[in-house]
Amino acid sequence: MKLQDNDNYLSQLNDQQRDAVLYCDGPQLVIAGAGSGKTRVLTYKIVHLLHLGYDPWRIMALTFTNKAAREMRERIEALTSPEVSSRLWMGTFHSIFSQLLHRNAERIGFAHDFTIYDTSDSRSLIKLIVRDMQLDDKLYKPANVQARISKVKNMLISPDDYARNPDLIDADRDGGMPHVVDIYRAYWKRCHIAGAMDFDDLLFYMNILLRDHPDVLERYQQMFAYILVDEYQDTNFAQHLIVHQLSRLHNRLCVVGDDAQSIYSFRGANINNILQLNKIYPDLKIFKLEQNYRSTQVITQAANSLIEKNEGQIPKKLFTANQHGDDIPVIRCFSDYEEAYVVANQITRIKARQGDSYEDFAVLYRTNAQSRVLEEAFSNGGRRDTHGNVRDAIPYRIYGGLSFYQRKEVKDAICYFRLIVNPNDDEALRRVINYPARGIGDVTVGKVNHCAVEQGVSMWEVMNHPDSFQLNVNRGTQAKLNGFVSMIKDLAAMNEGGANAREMAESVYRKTLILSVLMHDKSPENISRQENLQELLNAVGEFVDNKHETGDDHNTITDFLAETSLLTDQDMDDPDGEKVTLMTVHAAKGLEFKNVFIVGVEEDLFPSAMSADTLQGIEEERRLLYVAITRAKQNCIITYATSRYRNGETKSCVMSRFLRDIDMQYLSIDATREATPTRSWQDTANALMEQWQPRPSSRRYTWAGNSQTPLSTSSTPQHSTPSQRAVRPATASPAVSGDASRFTIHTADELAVGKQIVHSRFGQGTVTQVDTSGADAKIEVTFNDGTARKLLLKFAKFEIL
DNA sequence: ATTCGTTCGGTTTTT
DNA sequence: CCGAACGAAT
Repeated sequence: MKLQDNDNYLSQLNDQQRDAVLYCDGPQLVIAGAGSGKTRVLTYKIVHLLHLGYDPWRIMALTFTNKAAREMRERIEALTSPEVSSRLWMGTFHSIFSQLLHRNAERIGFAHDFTIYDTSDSRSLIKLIVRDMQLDDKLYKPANVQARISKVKNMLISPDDYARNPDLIDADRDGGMPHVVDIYRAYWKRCHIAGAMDFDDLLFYMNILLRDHPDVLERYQQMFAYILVDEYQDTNFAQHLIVHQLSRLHNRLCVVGDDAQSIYSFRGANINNILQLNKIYPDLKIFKLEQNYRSTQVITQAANSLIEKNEGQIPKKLFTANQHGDDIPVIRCFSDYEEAYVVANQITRIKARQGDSYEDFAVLYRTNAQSRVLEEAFSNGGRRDTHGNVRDAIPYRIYGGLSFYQRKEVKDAICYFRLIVNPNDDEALRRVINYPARGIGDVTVGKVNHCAVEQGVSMWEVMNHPDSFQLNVNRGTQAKLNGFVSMIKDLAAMNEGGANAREMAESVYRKTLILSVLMHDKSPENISRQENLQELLNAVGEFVDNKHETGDDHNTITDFLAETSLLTDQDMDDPDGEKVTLMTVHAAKGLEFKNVFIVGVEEDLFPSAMSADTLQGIEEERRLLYVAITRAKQNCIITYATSRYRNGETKSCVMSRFLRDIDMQYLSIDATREATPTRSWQDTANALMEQWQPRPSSRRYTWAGNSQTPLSTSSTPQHSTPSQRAVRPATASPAVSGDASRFTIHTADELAVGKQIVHSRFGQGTVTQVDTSGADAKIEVTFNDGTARKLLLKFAKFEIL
């Protein structure tokens, strides 16, 4: 195992961190306060394990977000080598378990090409079931039922268990929804028939796999010699149990977390998983990291004083040796509208004062809906002159909201991909069977569905064997169905024939006409859809290129789906930085910014009205604010408005109770609003004018990360709202920082044995062979980490020294 | 079957 | 205010 700095990595840790890294003899809990170097400990610990001789593929490191996993992998790569870091089992719970389940699918009665239902797929299936069962969907609201099913799944309760559980049954009956159990059972069955798993199933079936197949359990227990888990306070029971099962043979477990940052109980996270870990592991060693390296004293102390108001925390006192810092301004605004302009103005001002870049700013809010006004203010640069003309817009980037893969046209294309991989995927089928319109309407689809339910098969099965199932449709309709079936079959045959993902995607576009139907209409939203489909194609292409370049032949559309279906919006790389980040507090967990605005700190919003009636609810909201404050390195600015436009009407609001929980000495409540009096007056006047006139269209044509409003098109009606902007999908390669344009494609005659190159991923190396014999010229390179690789010249991007 | 207009209901956070 | 969902019209 080759490490760059040998033992040097240990010198970059403080005593507590080093202790936590060095202890590798048994189960370990690291309570890591905000900003205390949690990720650093995990990263260095893995490096340390590698140094001790652990094989990378025997280390499992679980995170909650793809982003966290990716960042950790990059850091480890820098300290070791791509060769080593790429072999670690590192990823989100869902993605790691998805991989393991795909390998063992047949053991739990699934085809190995099972597909994954996202939240909207499973909701639409539940809705369908509710209707099929002739239940009232006003009563059995799909979202509610879904949440309930999700909750019990995370407690590992199957439909049979549910039926046997008097508490659940009674609760449903008392709640007037006695049929939840039946919906759950039907849902369960139909997912199974469709060969599909939802997010919760990935955890559930992983448990089933380990529970019912001792040989599999033993194999993985043997294989995973060390298991590390990040953000353990946010694990639910299903995750907790898997971790325990896998780790209990070697007992080499390191979990890192902070009970004060547990903010996902609505998703089944159970704080007791971390608080009572010592009950399961009597020899658990506890390490505390209490020194904050991120924030000023003011921010750290203010956060401490807030979280103290919660009961039942693990006692710890976060301290920092950082500078004292400025007080936290608490700015009262008249309206949400004014609040947005105040934030925009403050950003401009602080940026000028501190010489910051826009990347140094984040605006955090409780709900996604709050982003709209902010976007509008940012597009206007936070200022208007007397004529209302737009001045210097503030570039921003929104995380959350609609992700790229959720956009209608993109999801349609993806559903074709899914159908090719797994034609039994009923949700994908229902979605695209008549898109583009091919004369297969609701009535026909309803018949196919009905027949499928009766026979206990997938809709595809019914359509594929029309003779075995009497479908009461006329000849014309039957012909249309047959046409669809054979189209999918042709594509599937191509996939099985080994076509790569790009070839498949191109064929899908061509055969299904999804792109060409958008050509007829030149409306802006249609153009935007075309762009998005093109963007998806690019993403697929990059995926294939990357695979090619690294000599990995898993480049089919099946592989593409497996790797992307668990990606979210947060995982998108933004090509051009220099933007203010707008996101929910939840999405900000684990991140840090020099300057953080927390907006809408009002009763009924933060804390949310939904959580206000229970103590646990309030405490979770308080932790959420704690998370928000501790994201800030230097400046934290809190705003609230006394009136807010919500659900179509203006409501008056009051300051959040949480502001009273923060020690006054760290706040400057009377912070005056920025801007000159005239500006301020002007902003207010503008705000008032807005109430009179129809609002200036907040719908702006923006896409692919371009948040500036193109003035030339502002007269045409636009239908894509700002928060729906497409985002460029992440490239599969962990991009090397710095100037990517240095890395380009080269031809064989530029190269010779002995030449030095720098590869965009693998770093520097020496060419050991140039092979132009085949159709595609290849070179062989020995990189400085000792690994030798073959690179295809038509794909590999590097610089010749 | 598709499209367009109207009404109605709802509102947290996300892998 | 926004989207879903339903009903009526080519």
